[in-house]
Amino acid sequence: MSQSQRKGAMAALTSSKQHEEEAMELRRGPWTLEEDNLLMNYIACHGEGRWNLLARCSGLKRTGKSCRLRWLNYLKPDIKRGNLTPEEQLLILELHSKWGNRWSRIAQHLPGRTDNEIKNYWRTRVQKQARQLRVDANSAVFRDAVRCYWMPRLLEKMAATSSSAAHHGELLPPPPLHHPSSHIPGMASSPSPIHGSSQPHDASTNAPAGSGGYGHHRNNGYPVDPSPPPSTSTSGSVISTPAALPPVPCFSSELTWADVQYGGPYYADLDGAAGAFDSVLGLDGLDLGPADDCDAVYSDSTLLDYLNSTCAGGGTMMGVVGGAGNPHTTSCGGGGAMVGSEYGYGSPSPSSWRATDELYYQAAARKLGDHHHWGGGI
DNA sequence: AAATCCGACAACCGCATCGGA
DNA sequence: TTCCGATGCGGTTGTCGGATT
Repeated sequence: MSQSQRKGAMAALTSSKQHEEEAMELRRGPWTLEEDNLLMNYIACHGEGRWNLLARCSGLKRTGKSCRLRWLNYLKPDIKRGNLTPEEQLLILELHSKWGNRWSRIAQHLPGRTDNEIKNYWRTRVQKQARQLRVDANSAVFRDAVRCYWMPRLLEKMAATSSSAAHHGELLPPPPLHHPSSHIPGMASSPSPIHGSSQPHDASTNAPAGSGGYGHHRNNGYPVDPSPPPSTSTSGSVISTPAALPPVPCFSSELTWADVQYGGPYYADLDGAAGAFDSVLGLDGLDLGPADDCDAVYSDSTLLDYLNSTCAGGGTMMGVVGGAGNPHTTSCGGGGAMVGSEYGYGSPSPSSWRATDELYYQAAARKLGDHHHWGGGI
């Protein structure tokens, strides 16, 4: 081995040792306030990009990747925090049905939301529904279930939200209890952060208010919307056996409590609701391809066929169930399914919200099971 | 009151793609 | 054309706090 070769070998050894040491020093896990400040200050001075350079020059003992992720998913000023609004949830469902797991692409249509957030939402909430229905989350059957059960409920929520803002009649139920923070001054991120709110920023720390990380990243200090998406798993004490289920409510075509509340026939049928998707979402100008035509999708929905066949009114009705009474007691006689909110004058508690959601999806699961014979338990 | 379970989400990892040398 | 570093993307994991037992 020549001297130069030896030198080279030594250099390589030293270099690898240095790399090892660097690797040893690299921090992982939750970010500290100091790290966040370092990152933000560096980006304020030098701008985004060049993440590896940033990692080397900023004094952060993090990889460039880690810095980028922290910035894009948490520190960037226009990141929107808080729970996804029904509008956003609906949009996610719609876009996912078209694009699949293209999270970044979907995120582009939800300003302020990150792909990571959307992905987590899908995995923790949407996929759970699929599990409860015992179908694959990417299956057509599940998409139908989403369209027939979940989307209309989100639409109803959206309508209820806007309606409660416009109506203050004494017949109206109190605001949904799943938006407790809506009454807290300063909680701009809920219930409708989609309308322009951005990450609140704590000037004293130069860190996002309710800062995530620092050992307490849970919820980032932001208000939690206890409203589960349809059928959040609960203790299981609500639903014991199918035999114990009260009739799953269904609307007739008579005047409903929703009509009284909202001043007219309320989502007369699924086709009507489906037709409203695009305009509600502002998707009129967005090319969603074949899936854009919700009516067409609904028209050949197996689940819809089944629902239509089992509802006494001959159609799958949506709306607010119950009215001034027990929301669970309204039935369509045939035990058919219903899509809509259980909000009524009975002012359901959050637990009843959960219970009713459970009912919807238990019913959906049963129907899917009847039709498709999904085997196996969870 | 303690133990356990579970949902939520930040963060990490591996792979793919892009762009410049 | 090839190589290589930077960046982006999607899947997965780790950890926390709240709920339940």
